[in-house]
Amino acid sequence: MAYRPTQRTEARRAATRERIVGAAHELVARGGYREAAVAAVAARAGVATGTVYRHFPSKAELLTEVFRRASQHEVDATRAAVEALGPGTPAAERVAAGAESFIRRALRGRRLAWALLAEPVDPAVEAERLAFRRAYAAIFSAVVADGITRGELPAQDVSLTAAALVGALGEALVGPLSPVGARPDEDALVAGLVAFCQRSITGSPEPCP
Amino acid sequence: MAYRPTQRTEARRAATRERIVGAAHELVARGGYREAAVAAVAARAGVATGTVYRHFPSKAELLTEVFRRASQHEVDATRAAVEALGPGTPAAERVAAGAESFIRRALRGRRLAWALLAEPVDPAVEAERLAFRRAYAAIFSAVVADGITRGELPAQDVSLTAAALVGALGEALVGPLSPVGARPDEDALVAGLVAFCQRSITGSPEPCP
DNA sequence: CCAAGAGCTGAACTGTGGTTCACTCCTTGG
DNA sequence: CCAAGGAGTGAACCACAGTTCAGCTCTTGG
Repeated sequence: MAYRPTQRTEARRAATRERIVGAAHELVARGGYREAAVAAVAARAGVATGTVYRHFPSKAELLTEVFRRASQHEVDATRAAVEALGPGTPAAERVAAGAESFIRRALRGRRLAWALLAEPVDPAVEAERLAFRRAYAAIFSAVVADGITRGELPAQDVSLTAAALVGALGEALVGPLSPVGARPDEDALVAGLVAFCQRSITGSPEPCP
Repeated sequence: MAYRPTQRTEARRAATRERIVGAAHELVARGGYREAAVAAVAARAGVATGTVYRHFPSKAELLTEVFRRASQHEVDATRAAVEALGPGTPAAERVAAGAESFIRRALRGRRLAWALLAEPVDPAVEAERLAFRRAYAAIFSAVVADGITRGELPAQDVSLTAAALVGALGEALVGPLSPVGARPDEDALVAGLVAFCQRSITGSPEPCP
């Protein structure tokens, strides 16, 4: 016997894998899944087509990982935006912060947001999308539940509210996100949607005294 | 010269076309777009594969028409549910009626609803889907605008509210609609979502006095 | 320096459907 | 009854990605 994988080669291997994922991510973020053909990903990563298959069993697995990472990143950012407010902050304000983060980030990276939210994807990735939405819903869910406990919000089906919020945000963005959509005023969009979200949880534009 | 298409042949031709559309509709409603391969559609319609192409320039066109008809049907039903209430009915109630119709119909024909709302489709059909959503939004939009005029609802960005409502309904149904989703209690779902919709437009569970 | 083994290469392969087209079958007007 | 022309047929075609694999290159331990 003679050759044994060592840290160095291992690292090199990991780096290649990373380049592949990165390349796929860039392509998706720039042109949607349409652009993320295996050959294109390989070319952009500077490897041969076959190499992709030394790191991923199939295209679906690769895209699933790309999707998972990107969505995780988004969810983390939104969660951070919510948690940046102290735990004593009213639920309505925390939801507003989450919604605003969601919207602004989506408008910043429109193509990626479209890919994450609405672009047709193959079933394997679609499953990941469900998880993505659930993760967002979980954030809102926690905040709303907390608000109810503290008596700030009226009783409601928490997970239903959360899911509906995610849907409302996503749908209201689909127009503005679509590649050819005219971009309306960002601040107005944020203001309008935040107001919607707040009404929908508090039951009033300003919390009922 | 000798042969001229006449009413009879014209009718026959239209009937064939109709059978093709109908077959495609059934396949989509039963198994999603996945099942609606051209060969399968043709077989179900009792014609040869090539015949499909004597009536539609491409599969995309066929599916677009199928989608358009189905969605039109759904939109009409919901609009009817809203308009069944007299014009004097409070906006909140009319929105509730629309939402309930939307939800109940979706749960009734789950596969079709999934196909209309969320299933990955090719770009041509996706465009039709946008129109479908806009049509729903238009219904809510009109009602909300009316409610504002009459002083029942607080000022708000009407089309934004409408889009958000459509998104909220769709998203809250995606879980329950997905082929493998556990079906929760229908009435509870309706009640919860209707409450959400009402809060989101009125700003309170019961209009603030 | 060499043998062994792992990673990499990229041209060739493959499987899946949408699409085509040469042909047959009907219908119509003369 | 016949010529003209459209409807219908379905097997063959084709395009396109994803996937494979025989050969090559590089790294490692002796």
